[in-house]
Amino acid sequence: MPTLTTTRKRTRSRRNDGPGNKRALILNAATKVFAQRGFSNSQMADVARAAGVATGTVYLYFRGKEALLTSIFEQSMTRALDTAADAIGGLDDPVERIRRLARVHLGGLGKDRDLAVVFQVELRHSTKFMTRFSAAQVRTYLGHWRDAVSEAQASGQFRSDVNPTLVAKALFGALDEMATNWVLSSRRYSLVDDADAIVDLIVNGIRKP
Amino acid sequence: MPTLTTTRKRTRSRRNDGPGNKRALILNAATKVFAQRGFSNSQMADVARAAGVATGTVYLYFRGKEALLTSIFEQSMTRALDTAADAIGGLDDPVERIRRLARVHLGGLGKDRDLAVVFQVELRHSTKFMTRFSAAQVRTYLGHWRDAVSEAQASGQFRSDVNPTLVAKALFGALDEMATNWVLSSRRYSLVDDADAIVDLIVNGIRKP
DNA sequence: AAAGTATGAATGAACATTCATTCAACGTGA
DNA sequence: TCACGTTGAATGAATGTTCATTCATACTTT
Repeated sequence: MPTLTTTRKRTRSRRNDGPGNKRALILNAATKVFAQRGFSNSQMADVARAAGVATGTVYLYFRGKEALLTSIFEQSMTRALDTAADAIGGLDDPVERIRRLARVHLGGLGKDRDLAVVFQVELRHSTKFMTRFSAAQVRTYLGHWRDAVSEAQASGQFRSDVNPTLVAKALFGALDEMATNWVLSSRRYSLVDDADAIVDLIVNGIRKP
Repeated sequence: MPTLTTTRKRTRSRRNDGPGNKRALILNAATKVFAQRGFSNSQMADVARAAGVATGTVYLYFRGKEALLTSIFEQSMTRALDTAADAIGGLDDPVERIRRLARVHLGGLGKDRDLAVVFQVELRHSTKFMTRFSAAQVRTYLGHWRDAVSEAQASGQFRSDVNPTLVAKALFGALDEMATNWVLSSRRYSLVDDADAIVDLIVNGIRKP
């Protein structure tokens, strides 16, 4: 029973809303949908609807459902790497660099809850994904921390009997836990504020001096 | 075309192979299958085959696929809580308690790779799951760390200007990261060995004294 | 009118779940 | 001890649903 089959609702404002604009539109919609319904409960139709396009259109920009997740990861990771590089740009003191990295890390996640949900939960879907997750880009990211630690050891600020990679992982792990807690919590506190606390904790320890 | 329909392969030794034995059998099989194929790529038929039972039999012991995952979590969590309670039983020194908790934590995961995969990766499937994940049992588990930290602050071993809950989360997060790295790594090093390193790091810090 | 985009109904494969049927183990009466 | 009846755990083929993906069609722009 087609009721007024030709009810054209779409009112494309001008010509193209920009080059490659629809791709970004869909990607944002996907982030929102995945964050809210969870990846496996999300249907391609949901993503399309949220983006205001037809189901088929999604396939004009992405190979499939998995590709959406992959693209969200890659795009965000690229941005994060840029932001991180910028943040530590002019800083000489390695400890200060670590602090900045931590702030940028939690700051970035704290800025966009949907993206944070996808990063902290949905992207950890499968071993396959996790393996890619810890590949190249994340390695580079972790490398920033490791390098700062190494340098602080070389300059005599940090003791040298700890493995810089282990420290980097510990820092990352602690911050990651903060992010996950924030994502799962219904309270709306400021995630960034945890950054300094964690860095202070690992730099100075808890033992009374 | 039933080819020798009545090829009875099963040789039921006795009536019951023990009480609730089949449940455990299926649960172990599920752990193995989920760890190897990933939860969403695993079919109930795979689990059944791995357990040496028919597909339908799984449903005599578990409500469905999700229930398998839930049960793995609950069973293991209960065990972990017992083990943790035992481990810190007679210990007075809170720092020593923390060290023991860390060892038991990584020791337990390092003992069973399949279970570790399920815990570090498969259980983090969805926000829904993650929320349950951080409910009651995990809260209790984290509480052990928090209590030890509080006590160490009360006794003057730890400085008091850090939030014990934050320290507990940081410790957990750092150890969790170690566990995840171990799970994703193809190298077969000893996971427990990371425990002392992490505890030392957070207790003493990295800053040169 | 041709090229470029977008549409969304139709397709079909994948897979969790069900349930009619089987049969080994036991109980019972002789 | 044996024949017979009863039980319910176990089976696995069949079912039905749920989507990801496709593609014939339609619209827009140049």
